[in-house]
Formats: sequence, C-alpha cells, structure tokens
Amino acid sequence: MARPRIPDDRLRVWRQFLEVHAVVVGALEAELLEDRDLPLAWYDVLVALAEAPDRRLRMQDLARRVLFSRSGLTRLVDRMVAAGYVERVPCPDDRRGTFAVCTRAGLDVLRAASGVHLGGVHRHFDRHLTDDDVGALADALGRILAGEAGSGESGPAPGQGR
Amino acid sequence: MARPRIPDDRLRVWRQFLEVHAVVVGALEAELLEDRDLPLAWYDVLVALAEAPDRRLRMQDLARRVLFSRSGLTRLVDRMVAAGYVERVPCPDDRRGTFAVCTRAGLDVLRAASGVHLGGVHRHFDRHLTDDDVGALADALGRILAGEAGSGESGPAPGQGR
DNA sequence: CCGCAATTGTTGTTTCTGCAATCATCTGCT
DNA sequence: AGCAGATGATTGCAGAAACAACAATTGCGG
Repeated sequence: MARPRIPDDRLRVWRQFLEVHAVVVGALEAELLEDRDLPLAWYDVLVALAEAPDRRLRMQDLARRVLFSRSGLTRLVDRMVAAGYVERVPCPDDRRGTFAVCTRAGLDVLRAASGVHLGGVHRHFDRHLTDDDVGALADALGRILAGEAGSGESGPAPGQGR
Repeated sequence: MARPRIPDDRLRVWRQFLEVHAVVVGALEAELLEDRDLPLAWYDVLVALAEAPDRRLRMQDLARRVLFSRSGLTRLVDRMVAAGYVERVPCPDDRRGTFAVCTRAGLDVLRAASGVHLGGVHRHFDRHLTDDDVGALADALGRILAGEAGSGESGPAPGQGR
C-alpha cells in the first residue's frame, strides 16, 4: 500500500493465479466427489502410490508428495485403509518405517476416477491453453519452482496443495 | 491412465501449477504468521474490506470474495471482531443483511502486514517472471477464468485452502 | 393484500487438520 | 559395545471448516 514495489499488472497476475487455482481445483474436487464419491486428497494419494515403485511409498515420502503434514497423512491413510484402498506394510529395512501400499481395489478406484479427473483438468484448465501458453507456463512455473527449491523450506502447505 | 487425453507436457504444466501454488502460498502464509502473527485468511478479508466502498461488505459478498463458505465466514468474522479488526453493522436496506466493516485497527494491521505480504509475493513469485511471462500469464489465466465464469458455478473452494 | 418460495446470516454437529508430545528405532561417535 | 542425538510414525488435543438445519426477512404472483 505504502510503496508499490509490485506494479499493478503484476499483482493482478498473482491474483488471477490464485483465482484460477481456487476455481479450477474447486470444480475438480466437486466433480470427483459427485461422480465417484472420492475426495481429491484420496485421489492424490492413490496417484502417488500407483506411480511409485511397487505401488508403495514411505509415509514421510508420501506426505511430501501430497503436501500433507505427517499426522494428517496418518489419519488420511487410516481412512483409506478402512475403505480398503490402501494397506500398511512394515518396512523391512527400517523398522521405524511404514509403507502405504495401493491395493487392487485402490487401483480400480483410481482407474475409474482418473477419467473423470483428467477430463476435468482438460475441460477446466488445459483446454484454454494454446501450445505457446503451455511453453510459456512451463518455463515461468519451472523458474519459480527452481527459485523456491533452494530457499524456502516451508512446512506443508495448508489448503491442500492439490 | 487408460486413454491419455492430455499430452504429458500439458499434464506436467498442471502439476507445476499446483506445486507453485502450494509452495508460494505456504511460504506467504508462514511469513505473514511469523512476522505479523496474522493468518493469511485474515489478511484477505482485510484487503477485501479495505478496497470496498465505505470499507464494508455484506457477508455474502465477502464470502464470495475470499472464497469461503458463509458459515465459515461467520466464524472467521467472529474472531476478527473479537480482535477488534472488524465491526458488524446491520444493513439498513435489508434487515436480513449484515455489513462487515474494517475498523481503524484493522486498517493499521493491514498496512503493517501489506509490506510483508507484498514483499513476499515479489520475492516468491513476481521476481521470477519476465515481462513476457507476465503478459503470457495474464493472457492465459484470463482466458481460463473467462471460460470458467460462464459454466462452472461451483461452491466455495476448500483447501485453501486458502 | 396475502401466502409461499427464495435469500441472508447464524448455529449445531461432524469431520478434518496441524502442533506438540510420545514411543520406537536408527546413526554417529567414542 | 554403549550412549547421545536424530528420525519415523502415531496419538491427544484444540482450532478451524463445511454441511445441514434454522429463524428472520424479502418480494413476487395470484
């Protein structure tokens, strides 16, 4: 307010960025919940596990991957275990550790949900981007992430990265 | 998974978008809380009110502006009233309505916090963008918002998270 | 003018999240 | 080998969010 260190048009881009995130993520979450009765956080966990070697990840790695606190992830995995989508397996190399493993049912749910989700990403986000946009975005976003990677070691983000 | 309707590089951009949001918002929130003991949601409310005519907004308008559910906003405003940053004023035209009004103390806090926040936006986001990036982003994000405005009338976004 | 659906804001209830404390285990150093 | 400090995961607890139900008010249609 006092000293506008950021020109107006640049601040406007930041606000647009926030609004796009809120609108698109909100739409994706609503669709996934509506069509497949699956919270977006569950979907994210299933994707992370399905992509991992042996479809399993240590709790801590999974927490970093889906941007959750460890305690939050413990409870989230509790629910997914109860639903039958995930199993807990003790880690043989490090007896402190626990693997979260994606079950067959988890894979099935993921497969069914991915159509809805990817379709939503296309419809709400990707569809509006030209090839030039994609290039420019990849470039700019990549530069931001590269710049943040070194400096900001912040805790897990609330509001669910998603 | 089954049918990749979205090319890999485009899905990667979507994931980058999510990661940038999580990292940058997380950093901003942490800094604001650290330096000014002010939650980001409070800051957002103060900005919305300070920019509004007479520094006041109906609860519903404010909820839309900061992407909160109405009930969530009621309680958030409760806390901000208790802190002395906001006042409730009955709306004379519509006796169902309530204005949330930014107090003098609220303005002071906002002024003090805006330096930290805007500095953070510059450092974590804006700084990494060239003028070309800003133009491309404004264009692409604007197109996405324009496309979403008509179709997706979704409820308030969770997560914000913020 | 009257009734009835729609809107506004708040409240009860449930769910979820993160912080701090805790327990078990690992690693490095002597 | 033995001990100190770090690390992995879980749990108690309190704060915060959304959904649904509710009371008050509006204004449209007959």
